[in-house]
Formats: sequence, structure tokens, C-alpha cells
Amino acid sequence: MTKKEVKKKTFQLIKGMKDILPAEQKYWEYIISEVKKIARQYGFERIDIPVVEATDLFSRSVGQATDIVEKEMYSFVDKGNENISLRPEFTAGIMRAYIEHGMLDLPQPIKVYTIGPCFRYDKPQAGRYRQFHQFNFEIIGEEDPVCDAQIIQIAYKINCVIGLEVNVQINSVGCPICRPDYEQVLKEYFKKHRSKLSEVSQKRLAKNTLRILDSKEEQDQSFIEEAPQQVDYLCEECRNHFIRVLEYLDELEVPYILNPTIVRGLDYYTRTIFEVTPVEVSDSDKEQSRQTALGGGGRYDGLIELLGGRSTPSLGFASGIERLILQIKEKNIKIPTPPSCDILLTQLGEDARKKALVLFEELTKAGFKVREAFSKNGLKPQLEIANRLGVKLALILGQKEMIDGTIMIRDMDGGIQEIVDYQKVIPEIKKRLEKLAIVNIKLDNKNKSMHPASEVPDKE
RNA sequence: GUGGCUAUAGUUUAACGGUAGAACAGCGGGUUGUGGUCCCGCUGGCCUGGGUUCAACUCCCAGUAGCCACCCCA
Repeated sequence: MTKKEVKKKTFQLIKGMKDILPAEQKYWEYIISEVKKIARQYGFERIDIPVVEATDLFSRSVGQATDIVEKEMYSFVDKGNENISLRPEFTAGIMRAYIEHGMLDLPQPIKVYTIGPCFRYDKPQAGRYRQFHQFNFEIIGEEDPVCDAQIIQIAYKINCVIGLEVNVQINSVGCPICRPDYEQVLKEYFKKHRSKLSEVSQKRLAKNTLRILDSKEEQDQSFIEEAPQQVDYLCEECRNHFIRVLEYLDELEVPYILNPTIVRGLDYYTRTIFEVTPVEVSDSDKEQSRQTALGGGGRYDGLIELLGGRSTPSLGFASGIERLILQIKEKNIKIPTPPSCDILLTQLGEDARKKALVLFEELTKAGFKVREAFSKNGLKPQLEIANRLGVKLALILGQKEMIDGTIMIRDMDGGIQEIVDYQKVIPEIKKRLEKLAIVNIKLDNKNKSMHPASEVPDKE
């Protein structure tokens, strides 16, 4: 206990934050590349907006009384005395950009997507971080239900492409014309059963009746099941809209579940709302009703007007990347591994190292996937690296080769090595790699015919 | 915000009221310029603070952090 040295303080991740280490990156690259691919296919263009916005933007759009705004926002006053917040979601910022840049003068609808971090001061949990990442799709300036169907289809399809089995739960919350009527009906219904409801629900009865439908309390369930449903109280227009959305989804063969109990936590929704949840295959864990939505969205026709723009219908959805990755891992879904490198360039001695530096540039320029180990001296450690990387060929450039004007090519699988004229390295490597590639294709084909189910999606 | 569980090397972990072992990884060797196997060595650890005790990594309390559930959400 006589340690004189005081341990230096080390730093730690801020609560709710996460490092995405190199080993994790393949998941991110995979999901992001699939998202980009889908976006391209459906004609969505990328938009990127700042992580900070005026706090008011969120309180006005997401809703003053929502949990997100009430207690989950990273808000602060900056040095210029502005009230700003880290974005808890994308939609508000995108709508701000739409209004600010006069995008309503562009051909409508505007279809944009974005990917990036969002922030909520939640208590961290499985698949929930304070900094988390979403991708977000928006269609602005179109009221037609076909857009609702398309957005839902995209949300669904991304999961399919990734290999996740999901349910789409859908509902309609009506519009400012018909919703109040429904809320009234619902309130009266629950009032009749007030005493039998859970405490939380009793509180909600006064504040936000719709939220009772969200209750997870056992004692509320039977009342929720029997409760009048929004769908039955939609106005003519909303009902037609909803029916058409469902028709289009049928046409697209997107399986959906009508779920009158989903009520999204953001105030701005109108008409269509939906959630994407993982299909629970294993009953072993019963999933403990872990309702981790993988994504969600809907329509918000009043939002732009609410933010001071000209009344413009819009809709969209967002998915949580961390949650998708969690699912991928849980369900043991294979994802394509990033392309490995083919060649390791080794060198022995100072002269060879200098020459190798140049050769490395040439090989890279010639398009080879090549790695180096310039900082290592012996051949042994360099070949160890070659082995770890799983390269097919190692190039050995040492004193001998320098004198002879040659270079050694070592086949890492067979251990066979050949000395070739330094001037001919590039064509020689090419020849060998092509030969190996043919062998691999043959092997692949054999594997495919044996396990047709284990197909790996194409890399980008 | 409420509740539960946990805290030993980079990672996964073992044991014990008398201050810690292993596996994997990392680094270095097994003669001069040859990897994957094998053998050997090295590096590296008891979350913090109190209490009980002759003695605490071990027991108790608090703090902190992590994980998880509720709430809510992505």
C-alpha cells in the first residue's frame, strides 16, 4: 500500500454514449449502404441538417407536453444567449430547412433522407443510448395515400433487405377535425371504468386520454381491448385516406397489422401512423413484451404550417440503427464482411524499405488491395501480419532482391514462392490473383448449390 | 423519475477473511530473410470511500459506473 505514484485519472464514456469500435463498423457500413441503396431506388435525395437547432423548433413541433421535450432534450444556452438543443429527432429540422430554403417552389413532392446522430437524455438501456443514430425518410408536399404506402413499404423493405423479420403495425389517428370527437368518446368510455383503471391511466384520463391506449398495466388491458377505436370515428376524408393506404399496402404485399393501440409519442402526427417491430420467434424468453420499436413514423400534415410555413402535407419515418444492429446480432444474421486485402508488401533492410514505399504507391494506383508493415523489421513479424490479414499473396523485397532487381511472390495458402523480375511485378500479381479468384468462384458455386439458402446479399 | 442485478488484466473469467490464478488477445523468443500449429517468456488486474477485523479483493454500508426492467421511445 506504499504506492507513491498517484494513479492518473482516466476518462470514461459519458453516460449513454457509445464508441463504435472498428470491430463494429461492418454493421454500420452494411446498414448505411443498404439504406443509401434503397433511398436511391426510390428517388430520395440526401439532406444533412445540423445537430443543433433552436429549442423552440422542437417544443413547437414535437409537442410541449411530450416526454421528449419535457425531460429528454439536451438543451442549453449558448454564449450568444440562444436557447438551443441537440436534435432529438430529424423531422423538425428537415421541415425547418424545407421552409427556410423555399423548397416549396421545387417540384413537389420533395423526397429526402438523412442519417446521423440524435440525442435524448433518457436512461440508457438495451438498444437505447443518449446519443443514438437514425436514418430518416421524408416525403414533403404530397397528400396522396400512395405516399403513405410507399413510406411504409420502404421502412418495411429496409428491414427485409437486412434480413430482419418485422411486423408493421398501423393505425390512423385522424385529423384535427375528427380526432377531438374520438377523444371525447374515448374519455367518456374510460370515465365509466375510472375506478378500475391503473393509477397512471387515471392520471392520463384528464391530461391525455389517448395515452391510456399505450398502457402496459395488466389491469387496463381488458378495457383497452374493448375501447372504442379511432378507426371507427374517422371523418369521411380520413377514413378514405386510410382505406386507400391499406389497399396500396395490399397491392405491394406489405404485411401489416392493424393496431388501434399504437399512439405515437410525438404530437404532430395526423392520419397514418405506424411502427415497425421485430417478429418474436423465440417464445423462450417471451420477449418480456420488450416493445423495442425498430422504427416508426407517419403523416404530419399540419407540421409545416405549425412551424410557420405554408400549409403543406408531409410524412416520414425513422429507424434506430443501434436497434437494428442489436436485432441483427440477436437473430444471428450474417452480414457481408468488408472486402479484405489481397497482398501484403514486406521489406527487409533500409534500401528495400525505401523501394517498398514507392512500390506500395504503385500497387495502390494499379488498384490492388494491398497492405504494408513498414514499421516492422524482421520478415517473421511481417508474415504474421500477412497471416492475420488473410492475404493471398505476400511480396518480399529484401537485400537479395534489391541486388538482382527482382521480387519474391509468396502464395500464402500453399507456401510456394517464386522470384520474378521486379519490372513485371504488377502483371505477375494480377495473373496470380486472377487464378485464385477463379478457384474461389468455383468454390462459391459449389457452396451455393449445396446451401442455396445461405446467400449473402450483394456488397455495394 | 422508480425498481432489480452486477463490478477481479484489453476481453472472458477462477479462487480465497491472510493482498490473486487461467484462457484468449498483445509483445518477445525457439540462432542469421519466412506466417498459420507447437513450446517458452514478458506485459497487465481486485471501481472509489468508509466500517467490521490482528488482517478485507473477499463481509457490511455508502458512492460511482455498467447492465436490465418499468415509464417513454428509435
